[in-house]
Amino acid sequence: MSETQEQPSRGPQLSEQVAQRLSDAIQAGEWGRGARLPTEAALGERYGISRSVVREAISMLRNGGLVTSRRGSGSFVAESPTVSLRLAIPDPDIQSVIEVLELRRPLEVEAARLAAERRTLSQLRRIRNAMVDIDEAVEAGLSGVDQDLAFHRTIAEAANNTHFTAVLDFYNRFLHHAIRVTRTNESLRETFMLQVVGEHQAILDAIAAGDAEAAARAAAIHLEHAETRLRQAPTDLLKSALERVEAQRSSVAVTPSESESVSVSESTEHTGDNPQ
Amino acid sequence: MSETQEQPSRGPQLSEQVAQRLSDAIQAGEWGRGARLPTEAALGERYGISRSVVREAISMLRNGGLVTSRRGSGSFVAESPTVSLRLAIPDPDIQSVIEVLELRRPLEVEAARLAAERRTLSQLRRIRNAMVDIDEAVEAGLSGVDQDLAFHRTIAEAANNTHFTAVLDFYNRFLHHAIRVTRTNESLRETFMLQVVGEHQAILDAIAAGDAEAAARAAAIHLEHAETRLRQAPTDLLKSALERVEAQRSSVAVTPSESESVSVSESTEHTGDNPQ
DNA sequence: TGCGGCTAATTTGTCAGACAAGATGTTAAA
DNA sequence: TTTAACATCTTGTCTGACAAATTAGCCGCA
Repeated sequence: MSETQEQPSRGPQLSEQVAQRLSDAIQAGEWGRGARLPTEAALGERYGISRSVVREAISMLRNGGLVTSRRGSGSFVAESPTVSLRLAIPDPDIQSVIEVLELRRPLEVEAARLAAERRTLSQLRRIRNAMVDIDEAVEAGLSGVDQDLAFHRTIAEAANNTHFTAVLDFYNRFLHHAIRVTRTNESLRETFMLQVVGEHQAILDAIAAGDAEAAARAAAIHLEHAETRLRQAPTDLLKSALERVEAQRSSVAVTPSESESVSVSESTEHTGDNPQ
Repeated sequence: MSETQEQPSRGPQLSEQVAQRLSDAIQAGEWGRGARLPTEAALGERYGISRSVVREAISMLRNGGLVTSRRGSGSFVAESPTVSLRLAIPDPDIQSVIEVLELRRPLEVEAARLAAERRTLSQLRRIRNAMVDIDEAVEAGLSGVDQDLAFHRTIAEAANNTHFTAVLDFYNRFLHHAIRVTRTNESLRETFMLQVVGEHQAILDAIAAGDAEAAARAAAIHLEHAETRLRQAPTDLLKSALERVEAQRSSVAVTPSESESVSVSESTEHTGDNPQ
């Protein structure tokens, strides 16, 4: 029959075009939330493509959270829309870290302010515990980076607004990679931690007292200092870290496997998993 | 040959298992950043599956930003791993909008501050144009929501820190859905816009003058007022809007034209559905 | 009529083989 | 040495088939 069979324009990535079209169609309301969309065969005929391409396109939408598929039943438009934000983790350079900290600062400051107003007693307790954890980790010879981030996270939690924890967690995953680079120097760590402990204490005290403005000020000071410390990080240290990463990139790229003795093994950690 | 051909355990979604395995292998450093991973045929043999499944698995990783594929060349581990943040868009309720605005406020304030310090002349010009666009849209009888968001986006751009635009774009997607609900009342719009125009002008003036603190103050005032206006939105209006949305759930009507932005992508996802 | 269970049709998931479209490396020619 | 043609490899797409799971219909029965 003279079915409409829209002809896909010859371009790059046929399946991508189809995914885009399907996405548009869904967002245009052609099939409502939870509705079952046509079978793969039908879609293939409609767009004039094979089932393989339809499957790849649907696979993309599924990964994007737009569609869910049930074997034997069909593919369905997802019930609740989502937006997703993606951040690439480049080779650690100080500039990108600073950019992230610029964003973090106002968020942390506001989180501290809200935490002072809203924190429950149990949340206050957890903030205290997190501070203790940092000390213990440092005394145990660890970098304390994770504990440091965890401390800030408890504050964000105490703000009782899920978006703060979501965004800060998001960027913490980035910083987790990057900060490690700047804190490997032993001599630095000591003076560093002395300063940090005091600043953390000030934030905690203000939150405990319920003084929103003081908490905000303390957090602002802490984060400004953090950025200053980062800018003052010895460039040779950063450079050597970068070289190490570079060296790993080429060596691993050549050898197939078998090398368990990777020097900086954690640099390829990522995560873009699908938290479904 | 005594190839190791690991046998996949019979479970849900074979391709998913393979994707997980590949993801684990990559994170374990089996193939470094930018390295080419085995051909689809080789992977199929290795895991004892067909090429289709390998392709689906790789498709997932590709969508997750973990690998990139080039036709004729191969599939490669992505140069920069990525982290992703996902936000479900619930049925619009005023509480969730307020939570988002709480997060937005400090970001917008900081963006305005940075914009006052860093904006180029062309960026300043674009902010001005965006403000004019709002007026024109309102005079044309439109809601002006899109133009309003665009205005704020030009300010975020002028901060010259990509993360501000990324995060604000991210939440704008959410607000785009939600705000529409609160601004459909005609009588509200007029007084609303009168107020808003003045506040916008104050921000623009401060940015034009390069006065960071004034820009921050103006932005803070604007966003506090925005939240106040939202809280004062007549509940019956909101309720009717919610009902409308309920009725709309069977046919989602979203803005059709949304060209892809770099790091923010919209989808419509859900969480847990219980069909029958 | 109402209901339970069996069967058949439908639909996605997986398999297998083939060709098309690019990319890469090698060789031959200028 | 540089350039152009070629052979080979790899992903992208097509086609057809079967397996697995769900859904709908049908039949028998109380």
